[in-house]
Amino acid sequence: MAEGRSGQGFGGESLLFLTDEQLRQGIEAMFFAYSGFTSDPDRILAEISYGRAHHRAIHFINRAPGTTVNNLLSILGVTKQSLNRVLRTLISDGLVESRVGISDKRERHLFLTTEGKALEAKLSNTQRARMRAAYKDAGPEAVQGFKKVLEAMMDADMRRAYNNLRENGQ
Amino acid sequence: MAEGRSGQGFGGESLLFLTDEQLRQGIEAMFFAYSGFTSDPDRILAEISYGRAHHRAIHFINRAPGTTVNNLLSILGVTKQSLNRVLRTLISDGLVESRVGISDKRERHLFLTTEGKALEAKLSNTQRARMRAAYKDAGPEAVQGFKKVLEAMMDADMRRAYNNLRENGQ
DNA sequence: TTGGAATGTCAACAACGCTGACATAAACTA
DNA sequence: TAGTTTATGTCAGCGTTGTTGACATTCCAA
Repeated sequence: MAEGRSGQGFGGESLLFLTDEQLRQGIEAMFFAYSGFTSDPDRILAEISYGRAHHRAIHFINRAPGTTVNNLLSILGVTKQSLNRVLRTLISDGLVESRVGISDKRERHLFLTTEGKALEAKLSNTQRARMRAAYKDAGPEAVQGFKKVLEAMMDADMRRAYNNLRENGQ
Repeated sequence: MAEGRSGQGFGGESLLFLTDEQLRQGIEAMFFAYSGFTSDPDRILAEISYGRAHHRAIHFINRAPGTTVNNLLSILGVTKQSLNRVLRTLISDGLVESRVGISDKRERHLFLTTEGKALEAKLSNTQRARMRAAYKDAGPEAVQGFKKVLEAMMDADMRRAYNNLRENGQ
């Protein structure tokens, strides 16, 4: 079923000749690459009994210091209960500080402590090293294509979050 | 720490000017894209109380019918206990068939049943549709770069598995 | 002042990683 | 042939991280 070509028609807007086999290669490439992508941080996290959820929280708090819990929820796409459990451990371990909002005291603004920043740096250094090596192997043009396809693969709300971060970053 | 440039030197082998900010964008793109990449299958799987582990097993059994448990283990990179739990449910639900090996009767060779193939098709159709749309949005040159960077991001053993599958697949 | 938004907490559950221990059958080896 | 290793399965237990549901608190806003 659904063998062979399954891309756009000939007279159409695309020059791509997309067989199911080619698409499947892309799917498998995503799977294997994501394994590699997370393996270095995973090793570090396992040593201190943390998981990927801790890494993600630390990453985005570092990315946007003072972000609210609700904002973080929409970026991570998990439930508040799930995030709350992770934040509680990070706060009690002294890696994250939670400050009550000034204009709206219901909100909690999140910051990394010095210790939190140290872990963030340790984690992102390994991940950047892998990304840098991959970029170098693949070359500059490949990197453009890489980002283009990834952005097109995101859900609409995730793409919005991604682009917000890109604008606010740097 | 580690601010600004952190790429290759000037006189070096690379023309890439890689700031930490650019690398972080790539990292975040991977995270958001992988969310989208898994979201369609996740919805289908949730309806039948399955998870990603079931999907992965089904995918690779379909990819290489008759594969052994050990071979599947090395592809998936999990423990036999973890895979065994998933396989047991798939077998008892009638989606996977396990046949004792002929030359080596210790081995179990895995196959999808008709029902298993139906679920595989349902899952991969949604994922291929997203991949096809992303490829179309990004364009043909982008797809080459996408695959090139992903391959460079894999661990060595995963890259070997990936290329084995590429060779054996059509 | 009442309703709703933001947050936190408690409880329970499921998926899916992990380790350790043990059983079995087949295959290799000395 | 006897002993070891390999491949697989099973059971038990644990930890992370996702989920829902229920409920309390605080505070803004109509």
